[in-house]
Amino acid sequence: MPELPEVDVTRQGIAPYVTGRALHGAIVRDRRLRWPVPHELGASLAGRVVRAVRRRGKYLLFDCDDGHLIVHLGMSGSLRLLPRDVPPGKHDHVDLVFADRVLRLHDPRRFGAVLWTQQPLEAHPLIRHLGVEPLSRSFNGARLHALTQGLRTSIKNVLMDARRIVGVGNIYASESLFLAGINPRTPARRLSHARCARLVVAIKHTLRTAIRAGGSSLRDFVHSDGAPGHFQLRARVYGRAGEACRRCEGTVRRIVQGQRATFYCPRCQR
DNA sequence: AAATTCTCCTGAAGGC
DNA sequence: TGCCTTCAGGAGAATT
Repeated sequence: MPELPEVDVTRQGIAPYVTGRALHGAIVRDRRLRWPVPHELGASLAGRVVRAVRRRGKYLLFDCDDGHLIVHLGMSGSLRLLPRDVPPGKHDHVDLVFADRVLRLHDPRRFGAVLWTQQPLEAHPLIRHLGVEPLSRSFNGARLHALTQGLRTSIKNVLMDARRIVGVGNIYASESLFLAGINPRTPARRLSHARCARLVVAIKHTLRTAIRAGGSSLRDFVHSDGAPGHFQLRARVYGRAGEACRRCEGTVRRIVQGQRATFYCPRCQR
């Protein structure tokens, strides 16, 4: 499931090929993604040069001269760069066509999105409300502390709220809270400045480690016909309910917060 | 405003 | 083997 690291590794993988190249169009085999893929996508993209590929939260942004292609991988999406003559398989819904390759979106669950906009991105409804980038300089202890002020909801839910902090998905939220030794149920407003600072360090470390792990498996991205990223990241708590904590004598617990599974060690995380 | 619930979808896993 | 049911999750939309 693509979280920030997977999206960023994808971006790194495709950027060397895509940057500076002209799109020839798009092939849409199934428009039914999270929002319908525009009928005129191919016509909108034809002839446009991709100047840069950026990431904002979990959105991939292809900057063209007078517009932006917005791609989201949803829950199960992946992008692969393939020779143009590779036949599409099941769930290969959209191809972004370049001169000698296609960028192919594979997304079984169809929670992803492919949109074209000529609006300034800072005004776009999907981008406008996004919160702070967790790997940015401005995401520090003071910023997180300010962000949690007055919030009665749990810190786990705050980490998952893209209007406040982007990109930290369910897995990395649990992992980061474990690293920081913070109980995921702690009301956000109860976190001290020191604990916020500790949590910020844990989040950055968790995300950077995952990006590094994914990046190393993607050296061959352009020629790969496998899904991107074999993240070697070994989960400390995620998915380990009932198993032994790796740090103490405790047992990892699973709870549900905001209809999402959370894993933590009650002994290590207070 | 903040918080919670609902919703989209398919594949995997578990039960019988 | 096969047919259920349940669960997983990103995040906008709807509701409380």
